[in-house]
Amino acid sequence: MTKLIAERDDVIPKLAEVFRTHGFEGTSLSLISEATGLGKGSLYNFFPGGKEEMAREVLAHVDAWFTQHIYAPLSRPEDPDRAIAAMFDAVDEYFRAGGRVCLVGAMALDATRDIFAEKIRAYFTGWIDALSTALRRCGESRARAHLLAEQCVLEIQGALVLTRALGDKAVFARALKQSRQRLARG
Amino acid sequence: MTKLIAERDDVIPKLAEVFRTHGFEGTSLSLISEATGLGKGSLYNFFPGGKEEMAREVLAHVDAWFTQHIYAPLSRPEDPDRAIAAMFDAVDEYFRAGGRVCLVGAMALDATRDIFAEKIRAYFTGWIDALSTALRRCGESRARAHLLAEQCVLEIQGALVLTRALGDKAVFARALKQSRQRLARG
DNA sequence: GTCTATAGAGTGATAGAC
DNA sequence: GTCTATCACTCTATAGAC
Repeated sequence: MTKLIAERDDVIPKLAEVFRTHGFEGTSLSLISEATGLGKGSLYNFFPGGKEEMAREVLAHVDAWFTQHIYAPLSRPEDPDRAIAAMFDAVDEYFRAGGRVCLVGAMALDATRDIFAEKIRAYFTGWIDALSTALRRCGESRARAHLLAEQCVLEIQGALVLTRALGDKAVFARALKQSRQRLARG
Repeated sequence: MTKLIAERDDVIPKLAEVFRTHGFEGTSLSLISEATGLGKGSLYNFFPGGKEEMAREVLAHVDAWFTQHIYAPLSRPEDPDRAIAAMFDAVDEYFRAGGRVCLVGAMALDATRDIFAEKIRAYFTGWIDALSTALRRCGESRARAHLLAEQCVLEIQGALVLTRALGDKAVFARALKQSRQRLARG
């Protein structure tokens, strides 16, 4: 029983990479089967809801990762400056310096959004709210903290799009550096 | 003959809307058939290369639109300030104040990018180069003009992602306004 | 024997090509 | 409209734990 849960959890990161690379529509069960090394029987055992449940679990996994590594540190009252700096490090690592795409952002752009709208919204509001909280602790007004946080998340998403479109990771590096400096200056 | 060419061209904006809404992978021939009112036979008559050729024509059409309405005015030597202001107006109109997504940006995010990499790259370099040219005419250095242009295009893409993810067009309006002001200030 | 997890052949529907 | 390939998904036969 515990073995089953453990194995199911092991599959999710592999699922995430397939969805990230091909998008929800572009991901077929044969791609998933190939990437995970699991037959359809096992996949439907783990995820009775099929492809949609797999994607939902991936989104939950992404959300858990961001909550733990980004939102939670930002929301802690001590040393908000440090938490913001740590956020940029985590983002750079998570997106592999621009070599990886944001699955949630990609899902927001096509008709997939309608299926997962709530999770997608929650991902971005969670991020903006957490960053905004930290900025207020740095002395920003409520309104300005929210605008700065929104702008920062927006820039990260734009940087991921442009980096991949141009095939040039320097774009991501520049954008992250600039965003970081703007928030550090206060 | 001219009728055939005219009809083919009439179809492309409809194709563009389908691809924009569902992405390349998510767009099926039946969706296209429904949206255009054309049978599969007619579609293959117009586009012997099938779905890929349809998407390629759509990208060419988008590129032509941006060249005419955005890149060309930006590249003209007279009144660069006015051209930049006009660019923001055109962008706001084209993306329906954030209600529409950037097809090229969306294509950059999934495996579709590999098929259309060259066209996607050209779209963004064209935009950045044209804006950069106008900024240099406003007195910016070559290096700074390029960075500002890159940042502006990046913000527009990020704004489209975040606007759609949050379902809030105010995000797009704010981002566009801020980007506009930054470039106007010089 | 009983049970659960599995692989993969088989299902109808639908894809894109022609 | 017709084709074949492939889609998401179901189901059956079996392998191994007890």
